[in-house]
Amino acid sequence: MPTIHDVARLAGVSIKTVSNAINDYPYMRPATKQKVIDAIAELGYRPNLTARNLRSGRSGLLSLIIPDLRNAYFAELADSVMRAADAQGLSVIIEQSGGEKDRELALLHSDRAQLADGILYSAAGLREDEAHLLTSVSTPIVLLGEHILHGPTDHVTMQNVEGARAATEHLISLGRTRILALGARAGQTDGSAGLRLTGYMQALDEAQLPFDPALVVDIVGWYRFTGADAMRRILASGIKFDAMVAFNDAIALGAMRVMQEFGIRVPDDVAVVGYDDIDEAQYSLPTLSSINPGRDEIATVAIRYLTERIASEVPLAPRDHLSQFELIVRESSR
Amino acid sequence: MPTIHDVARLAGVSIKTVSNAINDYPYMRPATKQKVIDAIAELGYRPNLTARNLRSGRSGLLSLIIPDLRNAYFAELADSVMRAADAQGLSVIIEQSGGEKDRELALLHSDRAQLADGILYSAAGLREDEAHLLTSVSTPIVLLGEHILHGPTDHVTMQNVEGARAATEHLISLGRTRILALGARAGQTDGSAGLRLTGYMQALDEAQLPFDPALVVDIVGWYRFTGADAMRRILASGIKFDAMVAFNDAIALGAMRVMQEFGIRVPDDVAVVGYDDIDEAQYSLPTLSSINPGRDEIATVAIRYLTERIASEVPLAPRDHLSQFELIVRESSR
DNA sequence: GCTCAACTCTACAACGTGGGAGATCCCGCG
DNA sequence: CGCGGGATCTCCCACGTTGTAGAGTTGAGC
Repeated sequence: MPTIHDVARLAGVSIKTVSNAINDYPYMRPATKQKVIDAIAELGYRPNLTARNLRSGRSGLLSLIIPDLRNAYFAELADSVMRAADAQGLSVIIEQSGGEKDRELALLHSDRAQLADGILYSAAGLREDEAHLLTSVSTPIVLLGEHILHGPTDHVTMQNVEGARAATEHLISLGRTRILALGARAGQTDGSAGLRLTGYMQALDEAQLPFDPALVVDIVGWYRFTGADAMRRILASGIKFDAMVAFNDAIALGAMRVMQEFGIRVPDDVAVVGYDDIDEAQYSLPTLSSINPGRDEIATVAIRYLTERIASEVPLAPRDHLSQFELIVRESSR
Repeated sequence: MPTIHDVARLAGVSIKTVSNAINDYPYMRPATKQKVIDAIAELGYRPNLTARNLRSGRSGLLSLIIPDLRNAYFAELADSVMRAADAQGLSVIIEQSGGEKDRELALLHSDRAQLADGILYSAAGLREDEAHLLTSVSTPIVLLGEHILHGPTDHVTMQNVEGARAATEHLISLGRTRILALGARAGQTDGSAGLRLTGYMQALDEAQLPFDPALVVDIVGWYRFTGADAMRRILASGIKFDAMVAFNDAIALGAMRVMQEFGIRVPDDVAVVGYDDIDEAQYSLPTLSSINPGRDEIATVAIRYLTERIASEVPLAPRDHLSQFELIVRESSR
């Protein structure tokens, strides 16, 4: 690997002149610059980023901490984040926490995380009341998702209450009255589950529909199989319902599958709306109505907040951003 | 951020002694080491990885170049790779190429890629006859997937021919005789499509079943919607078939969805086997039989090859590794 | 022809760490 | 008591880059 010294020697100039040429320093004779350029080409020289990073104190790397890439929502979020980062010339190191608090904290404090200029942190294990643990991290952080709403730093997320309300209103507008809320979490009022439940209840209230606690189904872990399991329990219990708001697409798909096993028709017998609008919602049978939470907007704003934090000399006050959502109506609720 | 100098000053020793303490240099008095440890704790010192990287010439970063994270196969591959890397204390920078040749090459030669100690390269755009372009990259590379089989470096992949043959044999064993091969690519004999087609044909041969070219369906781009589109064309054409080997799970799921729209029962009318065994195969309706290609093994071996290449003083001869596959029989072919 | 500012380039230092070589100390042994 | 050798620690420097300061050059204006 040739270094800047080799280029300087070949071009017959000082290393600083080579550096100047690379960095478009204005006060250079064109002839000198050309000599440097030629030497760079001849040697195939490329600047050593590590050295540059050491000098500048920046690495151009962001760390994205998410629970699990196999979860389609996070894979698509990662995709959005990487595209937004790429547009800024930044690279992304993805770290999987498995949603475990200990591992999340370990990742935040790991030597590896410290290599990144900033951290996009989609907390799953850490709770609101543990948010103060974040202040001990000197690397700028932007929070994604719901688990920490009022942390010591910026927070970018989706309109959970409004999205769930829109989904529920949509089902009500179809004339449905007994609407399952699939994916609640006992006692949780913040977090995605709690917020979406709030939206669900707001919609019922508005429409003056009675709230039946039996229609609210707790699920720990939003995966296809937990959705399927929950639906089996519901059907076994004999509860009647004519619609379902699922708090993410995975459990909606799992539950739909079980309903179909039991001969329940979607949307005729039960209309279904999911949440997240993952790619698969377009290809399930029937295609799944869903709330598109505005992932690209979340990613873009999060990266902007984070780069601003990185660049800022002074501590910034925490900011909040809620992305635009959109109800996508497909076959499952038509 | 305290540096090693601050620690040295506080502990009353030289910076090298601090360095020695951190790196478990054996010849130290326990008392000295303790002083250093105390000082580190008091200051909250953490070694600067960038400086360490510059000094050592290693970054502990690997670059994983894949077409698209939104594709479940690659998301799950990335997951496996990150776990395998994590076990070695390495971080992974994921770069999405979109499957475009120009972007793939740009990524290989980008300054950012140069930050990584090694590259895991899942080529999609680059062809076999362009493999020589890889030799101009000085960073160690390990190839994943089929697009370049005999490149200038290690290659880790799955047993495509054998897997597709096993899938086809399984369908034949169910008494099926007119088996669609969904996902071929005209004229391609290498690449996943070509290899899997070869396995399909071998199984037919062995069973002395006739080969009907009409049953081989080309698909460009293996997504749910291309699988769905292809199936619509097939049904429109009136070709008769009683089974289907799809060359990945996404097109299998897309095609199944269309079959069900048309009232074709899976597996009664048409038995289906996919390829890749993505998570979703366990949750579709019906659940999808598939070939588990051994992703974890691919990831582990690829990381091992790559770290060996990185550590090696001398150029290594290209190696090949084929992972173990497994036929997973589920409802779609039972 | 002189002055001054702008232009062009260079030497040096510094970012934070770890390798190498050497200085000092201590202990056992003859 | 002197010596050899291991134990322990320090000094110096290099990794490759860029910021700072300044030296030397050029040219416009008078």
